[in-house]
Amino acid sequence: MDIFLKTIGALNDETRVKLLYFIYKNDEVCVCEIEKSFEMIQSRVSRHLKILKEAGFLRVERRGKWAYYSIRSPIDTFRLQVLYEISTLDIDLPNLKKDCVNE
Amino acid sequence: MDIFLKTIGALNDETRVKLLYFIYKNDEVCVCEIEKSFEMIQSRVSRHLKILKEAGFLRVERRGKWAYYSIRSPIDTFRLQVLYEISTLDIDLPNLKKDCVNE
DNA sequence: TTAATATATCAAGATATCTTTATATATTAA
DNA sequence: TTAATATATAAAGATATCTTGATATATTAA
Repeated sequence: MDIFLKTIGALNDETRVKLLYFIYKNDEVCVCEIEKSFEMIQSRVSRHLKILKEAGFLRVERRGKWAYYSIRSPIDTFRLQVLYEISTLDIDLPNLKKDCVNE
Repeated sequence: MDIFLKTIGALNDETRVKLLYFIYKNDEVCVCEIEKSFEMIQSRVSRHLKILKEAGFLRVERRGKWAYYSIRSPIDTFRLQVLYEISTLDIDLPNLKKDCVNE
């Protein structure tokens, strides 16, 4: 029950549903790309990503200064069904802005 | 998105998940049966049932003084998947107490 | 009609969640 | 080592949700 509620709780926020779908569509993005793409402040992005990660939707890989988030793999059937449901919602996402990776 | 969030929001509460599963297992129950079975006050039961109903999980049929709640039929695929997921959670439910229907 | 019962709704306090701001940590560049 | 950059975390106010108690509505019985 606790895991289920954590999963559901992570989905119970429009911002997070959008972030999740954005990552799903863009495969792998770093925090600053999300910041720029969504025009959201960094701490807010970071917090939401953490919640999605702890709910089993995302994984994170650190490479250098950057933290790259992507859909967790393997992912269980229910979370996959949720992702499919989200993909039917006609959400319009911002374009991915990659400008922050320019070293 | 709004409907999705309403659906998710309805699930984002342990009490409601239990009530939903209880109704799923018992087919059709009235408010007072839930009250007695869960030892919850009436206004609380009524509120949660309303939220589950408005989220598309339940239907209600009034017969005399009583309001009988059951799983909405037809139900869409996603909500059915949710019900299946809940059924895997090893929730222990109280027994159905039918004492209130004794006219 | 009046009383009793079942259910729904509202108001108010308690609790949880979200946003922002400030700060901490970690990595890389100089 | 110091500065700059990317990310994470913590604190505090704002907002939303939950619970309870009180009240409203609807149906049936007397």
